Amino acid sequence: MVGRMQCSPTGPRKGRARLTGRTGRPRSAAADAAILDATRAALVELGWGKLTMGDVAARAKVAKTTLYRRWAGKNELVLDAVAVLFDELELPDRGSLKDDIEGVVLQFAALLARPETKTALMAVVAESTTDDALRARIREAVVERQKRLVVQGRQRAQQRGELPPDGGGPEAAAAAARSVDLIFDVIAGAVVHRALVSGEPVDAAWAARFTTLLLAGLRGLESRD
Amino acid sequence: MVGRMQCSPTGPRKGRARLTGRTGRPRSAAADAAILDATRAALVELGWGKLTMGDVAARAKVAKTTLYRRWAGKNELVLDAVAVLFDELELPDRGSLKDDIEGVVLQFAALLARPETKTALMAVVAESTTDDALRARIREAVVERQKRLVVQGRQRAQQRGELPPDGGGPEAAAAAARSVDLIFDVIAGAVVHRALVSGEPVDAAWAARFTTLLLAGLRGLESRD
DNA sequence: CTCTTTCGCTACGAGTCGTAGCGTAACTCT
DNA sequence: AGAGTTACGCTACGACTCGTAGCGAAAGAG
Repeated sequence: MVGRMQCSPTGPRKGRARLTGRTGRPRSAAADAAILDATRAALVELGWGKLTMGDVAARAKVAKTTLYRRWAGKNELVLDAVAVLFDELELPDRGSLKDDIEGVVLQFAALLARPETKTALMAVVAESTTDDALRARIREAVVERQKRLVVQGRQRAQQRGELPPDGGGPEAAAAAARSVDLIFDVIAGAVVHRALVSGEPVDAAWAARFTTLLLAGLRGLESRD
Repeated sequence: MVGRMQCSPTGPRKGRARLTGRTGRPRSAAADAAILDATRAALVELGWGKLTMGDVAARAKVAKTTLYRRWAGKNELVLDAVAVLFDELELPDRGSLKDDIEGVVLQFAALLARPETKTALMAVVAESTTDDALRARIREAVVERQKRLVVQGRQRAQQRGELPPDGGGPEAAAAAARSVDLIFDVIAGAVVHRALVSGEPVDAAWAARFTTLLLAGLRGLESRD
């Protein structure tokens, strides 16, 4: 729940009410779920451009004002609705770096194949170019969650001896961070570009060829940096 | 001019008027340029989300109806306004595959650093997920134009002997096409992801590390496929 | 039982959309 | 020069969306 508005923390508060939690009628968790479900459904049917707040409210059987009490606007709402889908991403240990990469590529591709993520992800990223707060939310809700998989896969490969271990010292740590960032942009970028811009399917055959390319690059990279 | 509406070809026509060209008052080319300039300016100031047709018309000092006579809507207009920027992309021969790749990466990054392309490209791609006609326009106006650079760079590298030449026969041609597609998605995807999603600068240092990774991958790929 | 917060509902001004209708301007062909 | 055809600027319009305000009722906390 990254994009939720926090009304009461900014409002008046008395003493230990903060410890006990806010007083008064609590927000309906059921309404939350209904709204996010309705948002995803609307994304599938209408796409980003034609999705309206009023439509989502009607689908969720909730007053339009309730939506605005929780989310600042379309951007934040859609981001939250889509972000939870990224919780599904995992990195099962398939025994080799090659299989791990192929697995995460296909998993990410399956997520991007869903119409709600397709249309929503690019749109919120586009909006984030003129909205710094939105960009920060995307970072923690989507980007960091994916990057963790890269870190994890890299550690496993190092334990298996498929990749050289990190050296000691701050400089080696910085180099490792740069390496993770680079690999992350290459994997996520290639998959997104293939799926959404080129419009070609990210199937097992493509994943295999991409992984072969990336693996060769990683092994060739070992000597330097 | 990919997204232009073509009114008269669908209208009535008499005999040889078709050869001479359409009769009647011609469309103002100056208005075209003013509209596209105004669209880019509006993208910079407002971003995709807050850009409106009425605003563009006012900036271009043109009637709003004129806009709708030429473009079906915001999507098509913005795509045309941004597409011309991709004409700048070239692939000067820098003597080696490594330098050629770094050059095209930095060139593409410079294009993406401009606020009008930043906010517009992702947005139209997002809309294209629910609009097949728009996707086709993006293909020919943007994607194919970039892919040509990959084909060109690959041919040069083969002539230099940096990459093995294509074999004969239809199967080898198909493999070459797949290879170009893969490389294109990796390059364009990584740059876009780095610049717009990760939000980190695509500078010379990053371009160098990315190119090193990709080159190692390409050389490692030579043996198979 | 009181206090606090949320909820549903209605209503609203502001802004945008895309189109229609009109008179005028510009260019082509006879 | 005149007739025919098309583009243009302008105004106006209904439909829709936005985001907010105000109200009474509902739901939990102390």
